Parts: sequence; C-alpha cells; structure tokens
Amino acid sequence: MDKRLFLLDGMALAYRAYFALIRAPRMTSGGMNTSAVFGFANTILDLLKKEQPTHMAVVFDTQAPTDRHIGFEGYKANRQEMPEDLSVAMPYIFRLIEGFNIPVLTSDGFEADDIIGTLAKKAEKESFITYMVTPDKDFGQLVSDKIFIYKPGIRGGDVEIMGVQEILEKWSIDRVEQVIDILGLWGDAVDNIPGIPGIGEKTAKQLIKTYGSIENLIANSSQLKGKQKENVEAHAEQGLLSKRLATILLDAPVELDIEKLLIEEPDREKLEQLFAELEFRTLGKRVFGEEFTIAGGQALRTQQTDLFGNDVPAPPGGKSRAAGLNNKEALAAEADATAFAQAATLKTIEDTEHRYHLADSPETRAALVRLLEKQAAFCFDTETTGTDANNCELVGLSFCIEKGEAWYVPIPSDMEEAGRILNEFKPVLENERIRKIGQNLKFDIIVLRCCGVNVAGKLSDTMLAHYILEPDGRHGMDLLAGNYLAYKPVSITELIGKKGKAQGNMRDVVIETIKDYAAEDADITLQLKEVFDPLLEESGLRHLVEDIENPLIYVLAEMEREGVAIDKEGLALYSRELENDIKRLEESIYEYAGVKFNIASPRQLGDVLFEKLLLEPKPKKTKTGQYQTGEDILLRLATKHDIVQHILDFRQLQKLKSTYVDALPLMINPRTGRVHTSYNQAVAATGRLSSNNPNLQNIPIRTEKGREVRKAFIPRDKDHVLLSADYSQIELRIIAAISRDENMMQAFIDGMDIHTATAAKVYGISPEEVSSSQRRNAKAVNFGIIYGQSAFGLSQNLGISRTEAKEVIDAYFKQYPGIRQYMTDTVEFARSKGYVQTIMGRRRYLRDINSANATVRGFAERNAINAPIQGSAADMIKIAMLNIHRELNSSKLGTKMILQVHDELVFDVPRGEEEKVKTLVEEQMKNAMPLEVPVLVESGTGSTWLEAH
DNA sequence: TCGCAGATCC
DNA sequence: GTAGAGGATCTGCGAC
Repeated sequence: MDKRLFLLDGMALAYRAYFALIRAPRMTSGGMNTSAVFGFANTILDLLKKEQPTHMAVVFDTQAPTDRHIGFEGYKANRQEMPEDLSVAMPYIFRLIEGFNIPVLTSDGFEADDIIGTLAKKAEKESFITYMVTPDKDFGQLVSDKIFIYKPGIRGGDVEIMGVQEILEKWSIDRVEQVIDILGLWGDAVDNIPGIPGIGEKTAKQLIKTYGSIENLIANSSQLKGKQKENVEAHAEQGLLSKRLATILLDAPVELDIEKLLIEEPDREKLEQLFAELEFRTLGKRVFGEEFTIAGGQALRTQQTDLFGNDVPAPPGGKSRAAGLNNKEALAAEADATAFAQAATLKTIEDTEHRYHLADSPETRAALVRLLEKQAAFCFDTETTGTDANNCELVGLSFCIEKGEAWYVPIPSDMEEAGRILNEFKPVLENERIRKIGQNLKFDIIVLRCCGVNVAGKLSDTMLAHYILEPDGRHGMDLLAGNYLAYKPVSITELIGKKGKAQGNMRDVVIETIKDYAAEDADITLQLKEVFDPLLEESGLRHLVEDIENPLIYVLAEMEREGVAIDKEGLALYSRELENDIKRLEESIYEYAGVKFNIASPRQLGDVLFEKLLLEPKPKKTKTGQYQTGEDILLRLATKHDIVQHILDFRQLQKLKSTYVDALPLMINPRTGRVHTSYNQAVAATGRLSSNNPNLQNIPIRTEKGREVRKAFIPRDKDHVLLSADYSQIELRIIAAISRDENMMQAFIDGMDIHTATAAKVYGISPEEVSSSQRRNAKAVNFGIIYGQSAFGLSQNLGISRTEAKEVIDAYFKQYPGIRQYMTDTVEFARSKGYVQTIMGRRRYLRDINSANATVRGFAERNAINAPIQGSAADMIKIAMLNIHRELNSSKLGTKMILQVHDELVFDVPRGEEEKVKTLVEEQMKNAMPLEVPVLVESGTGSTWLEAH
C-alpha cells in the first residue's frame, strides 16, 4: 500500500478558516467565535475521510520572532496582531488536533513551510507520496507532489487537488524559478514582510516579472526612473532579505522519524468533550456516527473580551448571531448555520410533556372561550392555506395560556359554519383588555380581519421582540425555538411537503396532525415571549417594542388590507407603447453591433461591446470574470459609440416594463381589485420597513419614462384624492440635531436649501453665487457623509479627481466640525460598547467594529455612522404613523393611510377632507419626534401618486 | 433552483 | 495597501 504523508500548515489553515468565515454569521458558543475551530475540524475530517492518508502531521510556525523572522524590525512592527477571536480559538484548535491524535510539529526558528519542505524532501527518499495542505495564497506547495487547496466553507472545505503544473497555469507563471522570484517580492504578499516604501505589491510583482528576478531588477535599476529608481536602489538590501525570508528551505535542521507520523484512531473521549463544549453537534455525528449527542457535555462559558481585555457586551441573550454584513453571502451562510443548528440534537415534540387538545365541538370551544376570557394575555396562531394574508383561507386557530398546554380549533371551509365558530371567539379576540401574543401577528390579524374578526388589545410579537434584540439576525420561529428553547418544532414540510409546485395544502392535512403542529406553535411562541421579556427589560429596549413596534402592527395590517388602486388600463396602454420603443431600440442596436444577441444578457452584451466593438482598451471585469456593463460604466462610454445610449435606453425600458408596467396588474387581488403590498417590519437592520409582493417602495420617479408608472397609482374612486406627505431632508436634519453642529443647525433654522447652504460654505461664497455644479457637489457630499463615504467614493460619484474630492471634503469638515466630531464619537462609542443606537434607543450591534481586517472593520464603521441616522428617521416616521392612525380613527375621518416609502406617507382621502387631513398629517409628522432643528414636511394632493408627490 | 448582475427606490 | 456609500426588492440570465 502507498505511504501517503499529509503535512498541514497549521497557522495558515487556521487563519484561512477564520478569515473565510469572518463574513459569515458567527458560530458562537458561550460568546466565543467557534467558526475557525469548525473550519479547521472540517479540513482534518475531509482529509481523513476522502484522501486515506497513512501519515499526517500539523506544522505550526513558532509565533515568537526567530532567526527567520528576526533582525527585521519592520517584520515585528508590520506583522498583524492575531485577531482576538482567533487567538481565543487557538487553544481549541490544538485540543482538536490532539483529539484526532495527530502529531504537532513546531517550526522552532523556521517557517512552517521550511519544515514541510524539508520533510517532504526527506519523505520522498523513503518513497512516500507527500501532500501539502495549505490555503491557496501560499506558494509553498511547490515542494510537494500534490497540492491541496483548501477553501473553508461553513459546511467544511472543498478540497481541490492540483498538480504543480496546474498551479503554474492557474497563476499564469512560466517556470518554477519564476515563482520563487515572485516569492521574494517586496510588499506584504508573503506573511507581511514589509516592502519598500513607495513600491506596492502589484508594482513589485510586475517589475520582478519584467526583469526576471529581484537580483536582475536591482542590477538594472539604472533603467528605472524617478521615485521608482530611488526606492529600488535605496532599499535593495531589504528586497533581497525579503526574498531570502520567503524562500522555502529544503534543508532545515529537522530530526524526525516520519514513520512516527502514522495515523492513529482519534481519542474519542477528548473529542467528545471538545465537541460538547463547542456545541458541534453535526460535526460530532460526522466523526462518531448518528448516535452522537452532546447532551452529557457541558457548554462552554467564556466572557468575550476586546483587544484591551475589556469585556465586550454580548447582545442580550444573543446565542448566535449574524455578522454586521447584510449581504447575500452572509444570508446564505446564515441559512447554512441555521441548518447546522437545526440538525443538532434538539428536543422535539416527542421528548416533551405537553397537553395539546382539540376543541372541535361547541362544548369544548365554549369551555376554551371561558378559560381565555379570564386571562390577562394569551398566545394565538392561525393556520391558513397560504402565506398571502389577503388571499388565503383560515383553516384553524390555536391558543395557549401556559407552557405545555394548548388548544387547536379547526375552522371548516363552509363559510357559514366558519363564521359561527369565529363568532364564538370574537369576545376574546376582540377584547381590548386581553393582550395577544404571537409570532408575526400582522399576518394573523389580517387573516382574521378578512374573516370579519377585528383583533384588539395590546400585542406582543415574538418576531419583533427578537428583531429589536438582534436586528441583524433572522427571526423565524423554528430558528428562535432552536436557539432559545433548544427545541425543534414539527416542520411544516412534514405536513405539506417541500416548497414548490408539489407543495400541498393545510386543508388536506388530517386534523390530528395539524393539532400538534398548530398547538405546538402557540406553545413555543408563548415560551419565547417569556424568554424575550426579561431580555428586553434588561437591555432597556422594552419601550421600543411596547410603544412602537407592537402597536405599529395594527397600522401596517390596516394599510396592507386597504391596498391601493391601480389604473390597469393605463398600464396596459403604456406597456404597448414601451413594447414598440423596445423593438425599435433592439433593431438599431443589432444594426450598430452587426450581430443579433441577447441585449438583456450582461455577458453577451459585454462581449459585443468590448470584444467586437472594442469600446475600451482595458475594460473592467466583475469578480466572475465577465465584463462590467453597469449603468455607470456605460455612461462613460456613451460618447464613444451611439450604440451605448441605445443600450441604456433599452435597459431602462425593459426594466420598467417587466418589473412595473407588466407586473403590477398581475398583483391585483381579484377579491378587492386592489394591490396589497406586504410590509416587513423585521428585515432592515436599521429599523426601516421594507415592502414586497409587490415592492411599492421602489416605484420609479427619477426619469420621465419611469414617472409614468406613478400615474397608475390612483385614488379608490373619483370622490377621493391621493395625498402624499414627505419629510424634507430628514436624515440631514437628524445628523445636524444629533451632532449639534452649529453651522448645519443654523442653516436649517434659517430655512435654507441645505445643499446650497453647504456649497456656499464649502466654496466660501454667498448662497446666491452658488452654481448648479457646486450645489451638486455639495449635495453629493451631504449624502456621502450619511453613508460614511471616502474621498475615493466621492470622486467616482462626481467624476472629479481624488484631490479635488478631498479638498471638498476637507472644506466640508472645516465648515461643519460637529459632523466630523459626531463621526469619530459614534465609531468610538461603537468600539467601546459594541453597538450604536438611534435617538429612540434602537440598537444595532457591530461586532466587527474592532476587527483586525481593515475592510471588515471599515464596513462596521460606516454602519456605525449610518445606522443611528437612518434608524432615527425610521423611528420618527413610525411614531408619526402611529399618531396619525390614532388621530384619523378618533376624528372619524374617512381617510386611509395606504403607503409608506421611508420618508413619505400616502393617503387615500375623501374629497372635502383634504385640508383637514393635510394639516393633521403635517402636524403629526413634524411633531412625532421633535428635534433641535425644524422638521419640515411637504405635502400635496392629486388624482395620481405622481401629481400628489 | 440559485447566484450574479443590474435595475429601481429612499 | 486594503476597498471604495447606508438600507432594501425584483428580474432575467445562465450554470447546475
């Protein structure tokens, strides 16, 4: 049998596992980030299972500066501190390796690569096949026969085996020697060896490639000019040292009998204990088989500290939590993590004592109602035939008043019978005295409203409670049950099948099965409420759910149920018009291009523009390697070829037609004849609402053709008009108020146009003298400030030079010193507290704020600056909505609030009420959350949304 | 079915 | 030197 030796570069793999997972939600146990340990464990497991090694060792760099590192002051200075999370994880990684019974070698004065290189050479003589396992950024693999490129993922790594030849091809390198030369490059490509001041990594690589080697480059430095020449000559010695340090040794003094690295059985006891501490349930199962459970183990409890040893506050009750990044990658990874958590050994309905009753007779129902009537609060849930609250059928109701006991009330499809049963429950559901507890109550409230039941009383929504506690996380019931109750509810897919065409219907499930599922939901929700209440109290967040989020459920439910009228015929007409325009554009584009292709395919379009028409010598590519054809890129090309403008127009019209003009009429509810969007109250981490099915918060307005769509939003009939009221510059007013910057506050107090005022200050001229381009620049800075934009971003945005952008920004901060102070203060606050907050105290946790990774940290810093501003604006309009809703109801006006678009509210107003409502709305919006600067609201009415806005 | 790119909004 | 504006949703393409 072959002797197969696997040598793992321990530190590199640990770092790689850590950084690869850094963007993913943190897998935590007792506050410790366990993702690096998890990634490492998966590497070992993958190798053991898939590659059948016979011998194995993990090699670690000696962390203390040594011969190979020493004598190089800059090395120490530049070497990044090991991230706190990772250094906490390292002891666990060592225990893991020990548990697997794999020998650990330390490099003792050398790089791990040197030891591996030397061993590989030695092993070759003893007829081993040697494999080096290291992440792809390291070049050290070149000394082994095969190379593993390990890409950690949350479910373990994809291990890819490449031969040396393939590596050379992959990196477009010609010869092995050349790789060695590149290894000796200047810059921080190799383990942060400091480079030559003034010559970057890329430039250095290029230069070395051109000259063949560093030695050649130095010898020919006279061919260079200017600063480059100076730098190369002045720091030649350092460059050579870099090369020497980065060159892999094959003759390190390592005494070792390779046969001793023979693989042994893992130490079951040690691994079990470790997996129990870290709550690695699925991993445990992979190692020890399905029967593995961590029930006997003790969960880890360590207090998280920051770099200075101070305690970092964990979010209230936060057991696991998403990182600050809210992008698709994070969400996808989070889904994985959720699956990971769910697959673990959680209690289920089988393991718990419960009394779930069926209340399906007049007597049992009456008894239930009598019981509910006596309660100060109860938890309830509805079962329906679908997820569209405005377009589904009620199948049953479940109730719970105490942990472990719940009732299920089936509702038959016969309307009359259903009505009778619901009437029995009206006295409790409509009872204002009784608090209602639920998960996503807005859905239940709308469903019941459609059945003629008007739910009343205070609300406690567990989804919103968790949203307030952990705004970046997800808030599904199954997830919450798993994380907070260590419980796995009956899965909906067990009842009605997987999502998709084949998915069944709640109506078809036998009542006994629904009973368990539904009663359990109510039971779990009640238990969650009991967990969240003290957490909200402790962290001082109770008022947010109690005074804002929970009451807002009623407002949103009513808005959603109300819906908005759409001019279907108008849209149909416009669709035909667009169709013609698009056809014409298509033809002309084909003519310009000389070829027919799919213009809607960015890939095909890129090929035509940059490979056929060659519009750009060095076109930008996306990370997947196709040409970028985004609007900003095309706009810059517009002068080069007429085809570009046509493409831009084509894109715009295509988008308009498919997303709005053709899609909206299909969303009209057949029952009401109106479009009912759905507001999600728990997705945007800053506190904003979002809208979907359809999204009515992104109806076009910027361009003339787009605006046409707004004409299709109309009052319910000719006796009504639309009223639109929006906050003027609300985010800038908020930043002015919370930063208390005198100049900006004064500009608002004086009622000036803020962008003109800013331009006047920045350019040191009077407001009258401000040109339109100066105002545009000022406006861009004002917005950039809100988002934490850099000089680079501003220059890109405005098409000006970086120097110019920097000047504008510097002048800006000189005029508004309070704003700069706010920015540094907020970031500082986030650093010490771990979160930022809005005026109303809504929090956003920023775990990455102290990250050693500049990119990740930068993201957290921009979030720190933006979240309080965007979030305060969200708080303000939510309060306004609550107050307006209350006032409209109490004053018996016929006006309905129908839309919210972040800083705008739209109402359907009976003719004759316009003036009254306008005053009411403006007053309530202005006074919702008084600031120390004036809050301005602009409103208008019209027979379409466009006119009103 | 899913990720990506590109579009829309505030 | 890094990457390069915060928050969303929807659509079509193209790989799987």
